[in-house]
Amino acid sequence: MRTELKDNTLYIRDLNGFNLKKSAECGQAFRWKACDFNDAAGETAAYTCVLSGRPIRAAQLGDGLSVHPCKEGEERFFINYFDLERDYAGIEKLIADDRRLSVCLPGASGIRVFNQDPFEALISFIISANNNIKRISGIIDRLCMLAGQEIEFCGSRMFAFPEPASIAALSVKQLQDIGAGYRAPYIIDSAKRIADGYELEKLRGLSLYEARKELLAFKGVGPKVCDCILLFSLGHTDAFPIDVWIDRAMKELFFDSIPPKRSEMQEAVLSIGKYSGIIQQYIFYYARSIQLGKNN
DNA sequence: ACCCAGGGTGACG
DNA sequence: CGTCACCATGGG
Repeated sequence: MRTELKDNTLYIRDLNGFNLKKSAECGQAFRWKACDFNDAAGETAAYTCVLSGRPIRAAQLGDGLSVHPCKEGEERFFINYFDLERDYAGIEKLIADDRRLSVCLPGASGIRVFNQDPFEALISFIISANNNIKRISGIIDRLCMLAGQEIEFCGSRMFAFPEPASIAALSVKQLQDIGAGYRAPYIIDSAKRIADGYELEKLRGLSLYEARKELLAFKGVGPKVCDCILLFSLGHTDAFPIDVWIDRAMKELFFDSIPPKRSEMQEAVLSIGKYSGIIQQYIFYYARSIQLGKNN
């Protein structure tokens, strides 16, 4: 990895096949929007987002990345967000060398698991329950317009993800009006707990077991949503969210399409190792890319 | 009309 | 401990 800061733009090169499009659209984060890219400048894709209140534009440059704007001292934030210091070549070798998982690699290679803001992840994945990615994105966009701070960026208006107190102050009806449905009370209740001072960050240092126990006490957070939050925002690389896609994929890849017992599934996940959560994202991408279960 | 989507809750055995 | 009806919403 080589980094260079020039004209308020951060260039990060030599990223072992990093793929921005796959990472931004794979369903781990819901706020990245594709935008125009400059192919004359070598860009092959570009997206905008607001990260912890900062509006940014990221573009794919070869197997590298540009991020704008980035001021001096902010490099670490972005390197951490995109998880660029992790050995993904090593993780992809683990997948390639595993008979059960290697089928996932050709399509999913290049995915990175982003390190998102924990509160945004908490609310976003409460919304994700029994929902689809397109609609989840829409609800979150409307939530940001409703309660987030407006930010001017390159001539378009963007919105920060709302502060905990701002969501806590919303009414159930306001959330239902943006499409949150029956999850509205859960969203408000969880936002209130954070606004009242609960520190999600402390879960970063706990064991997976203890961190799960804490998060499961939030209304609207069950086993799957819990593991999404821990994996996507709190550094628990072995948190392994099992949704309908992963359930079908694991059944096919590990159990020859014979439904396993819960304990057998648990054992299979453990066998993947300490990066099982990151590898889960490759499995998820595979399952969705072939629409596993839809036509067989 | 029915089924599905990055499921969770609460009730009941 | 496990199962299961129910929960809003929009798209296929």
